[in-house]
Amino acid sequence: MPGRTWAGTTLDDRKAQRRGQLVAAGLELLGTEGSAGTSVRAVCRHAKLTERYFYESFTDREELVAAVYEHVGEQARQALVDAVRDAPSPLLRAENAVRAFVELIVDDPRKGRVLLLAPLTDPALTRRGLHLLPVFAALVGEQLTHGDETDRQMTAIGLVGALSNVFIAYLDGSLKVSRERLVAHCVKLVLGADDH
Amino acid sequence: MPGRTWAGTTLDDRKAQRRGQLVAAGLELLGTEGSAGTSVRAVCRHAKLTERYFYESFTDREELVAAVYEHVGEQARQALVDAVRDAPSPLLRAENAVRAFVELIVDDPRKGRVLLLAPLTDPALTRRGLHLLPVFAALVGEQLTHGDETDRQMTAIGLVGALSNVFIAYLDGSLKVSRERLVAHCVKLVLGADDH
DNA sequence: AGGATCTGACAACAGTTGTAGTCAACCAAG
DNA sequence: CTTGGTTGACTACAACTGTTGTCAGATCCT
Repeated sequence: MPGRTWAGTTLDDRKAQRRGQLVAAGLELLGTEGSAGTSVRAVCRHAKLTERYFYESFTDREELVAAVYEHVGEQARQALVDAVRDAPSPLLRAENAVRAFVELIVDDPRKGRVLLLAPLTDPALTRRGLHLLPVFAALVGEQLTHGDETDRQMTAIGLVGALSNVFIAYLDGSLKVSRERLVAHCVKLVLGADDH
Repeated sequence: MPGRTWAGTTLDDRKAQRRGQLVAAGLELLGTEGSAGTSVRAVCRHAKLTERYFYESFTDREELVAAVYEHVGEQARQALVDAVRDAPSPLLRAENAVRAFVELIVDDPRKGRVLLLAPLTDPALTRRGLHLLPVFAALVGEQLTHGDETDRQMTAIGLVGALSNVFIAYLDGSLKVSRERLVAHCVKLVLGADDH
């Protein structure tokens, strides 16, 4: 039974901790080496665990990748919710949201790459259609006022694509610009998306 | 010497034809299975040629992938040039360009996926920084009038990202909309990108 | 017909992949 | 101290990768 302790901790504790190490290793690899470098063996090496423990927490390589993606996605969602809450004006809401997102991916570019690039590049994610971006796009779409349903959908998709691309360019260094200016431009994009 | 004919054709002819088959097979695989499914063996199987002929035309798997990408890129460039030439107004230029691009990728979604997705997903392309999109973005950037150099760069990157995302959503079926409406919306995006 | 050239099927190499299994060592509870 | 859950290092397997090599047979020129 799980009550039995081992080296001071219970079995489930250690199991959960190992799962955490694996997800962390997955984030590290998926966010730097990319999808191809994120193999079961590499993840285990990085987590300093053996394959045995991999299959203790995940049935598949696929499951690990999905877990990493959802892990990061949840952080992003939380950051956005926190940033938007209690913002009085739409302008401030947009600014807070963009700023929160920028902070997230600048503090840890691996997360940005996982969030923006991985769903396009990893078969494990593309196969299940596991995109969080459409979710974010839908969220954005709800804020839009112009046009009918389809118009708003297209606008939201376009906006998310524009932001992603700007972030990606910023992440890989091909867009050299101060963080403040990045934020300002993105805010302008968000605010300008609706008025056509 | 190449003058000597074989089965009715010269050696160089058949060599070129084989290269064509390989590029076609590469396009097929890269545009459907994606980067991971585009192995030397798979390409050869698809082209109904043996590995021998692969290395007759390409030194590397990488070279094949690059050739496929540039092949499609050249078609896109040509289509854009043709579409823009002789367009009297900026509005018509934008509309013709968008329409040409939509036709290209709707007629053959594999090309769209190669053009938009492959440079993000295939190490052979990312490694050499082989993006045509920045080239297109720079082209777009030159047409912009507002703001300074950096502003125009950010706007161009954002615009390309917005268009890409809309196209991708259209390609994979998550954006259900008529082709005319897709074109119209993209034209609006292009025309609206500058006025902020 | 003889000899040069071209073709295609296939094997071989060393490497990596996902996944599963074995086995000695360990650690806590009875 | 025995018993049984727990650990980690290691091996095993079949499938795949990029790349190079071999070899029997077809095809053409002289």
